[in-house]
Amino acid sequence: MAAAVAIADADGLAAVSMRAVAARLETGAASLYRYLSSRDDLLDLMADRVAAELRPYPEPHGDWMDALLRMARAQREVHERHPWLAELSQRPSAIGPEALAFFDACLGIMAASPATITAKFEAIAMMNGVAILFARQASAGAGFTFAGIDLTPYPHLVAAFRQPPAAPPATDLFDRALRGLLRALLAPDAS
Amino acid sequence: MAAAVAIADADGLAAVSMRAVAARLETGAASLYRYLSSRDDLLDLMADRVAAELRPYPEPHGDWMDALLRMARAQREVHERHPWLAELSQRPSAIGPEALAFFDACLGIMAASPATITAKFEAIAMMNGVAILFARQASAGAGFTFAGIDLTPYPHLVAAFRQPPAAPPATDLFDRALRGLLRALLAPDAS
DNA sequence: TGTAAACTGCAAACACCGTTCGCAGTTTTG
DNA sequence: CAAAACTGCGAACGGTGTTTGCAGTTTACA
Repeated sequence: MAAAVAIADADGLAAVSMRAVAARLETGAASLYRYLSSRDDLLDLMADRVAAELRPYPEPHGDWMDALLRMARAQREVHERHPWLAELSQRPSAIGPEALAFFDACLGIMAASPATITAKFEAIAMMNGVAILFARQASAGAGFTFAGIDLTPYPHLVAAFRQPPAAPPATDLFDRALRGLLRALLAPDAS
Repeated sequence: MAAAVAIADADGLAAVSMRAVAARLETGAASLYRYLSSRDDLLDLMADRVAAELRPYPEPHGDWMDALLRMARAQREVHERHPWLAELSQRPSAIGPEALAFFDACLGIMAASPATITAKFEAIAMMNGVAILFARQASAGAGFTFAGIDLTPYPHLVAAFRQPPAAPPATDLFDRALRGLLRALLAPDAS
């Protein structure tokens, strides 16, 4: 698992082939199947292994919104450290013990909230998704360029680029976005 | 492109192999390379082809928040029709003319908003992400089960399941989540 | 109309992938 | 000390994306 994670960190998920992992372990590809049933198995184990980096969880004291934001920030950091994780967490099979523990900790933080269980589940899913979104934007953010593209069919786009680049947002965007989302999901009275 | 989209709709992205597409076209795999430079090219074209289903865009009259929500709903519907699209939109190369047109239309809708260009860009990215999140939850929502998992290490989870299943949320969750998110991103005074 | 150039289709091959099989070599068990 | 279990792994199978080379067809031009 450590070898696979190292390869993925360095060259992406596609580079995690059984032969590559075996080579890094100085063994043969077929030998891995004594310990893994398939490559998907390995990917699941990788996902759960980096999910362990989410620990330690914050104490459930104080404002639960603040605690949830700390959880989300930890999730974002893990996804920035391991950009391939987003690609994995789409598959339902990647939910291992560590992922469940994280989920459980989130529920514990929200225990004081009066929201529905369903609402809490959806709030966690959204928090997860937003953390991934921000991580991806941070890692591959400036990868796109408009060089060589005729922009005349997109008037609003060129108008937007004519404006001077504004100052970075005052408060952290991640906090603002998640606060707004979680409040909308968990406190229907504030709709 | 139509053949590739049909295969992906039926059997997923992994089933879109050059040989499979060629077979559906009753031709050889190598023939495709007269029109495509690579499989990635085909995937990019597929993404942009289904992005055309986002048209027609709503008129930019009336409340821009409502218009944006209509855009987001269209995006969600496309992602529900083509579940493989989420897997594609992670790659930066998938931004084609139709995707740019959609982006431009969003900017046009937000022209009346006083927010920063940066804020608008991020709002569109978030809207995109949330639409994908909801689409994925709708398509593969109930795929996961706790059967055969020892839940004793997860006390809050079992406590949550002990509660009776609550009634579905009153207002549409998609609207609520997106409204809260967009308001937080575009109207800093309401933080 | 005739010929040259350009375009198109595609079988075969290459390198790589995940996975299985079978057999040695080693370790543990009784 | 023999039998059983475990471990490593070369070789092979069927799949993948892609390249090559060569026929067959269509177009362009004199």
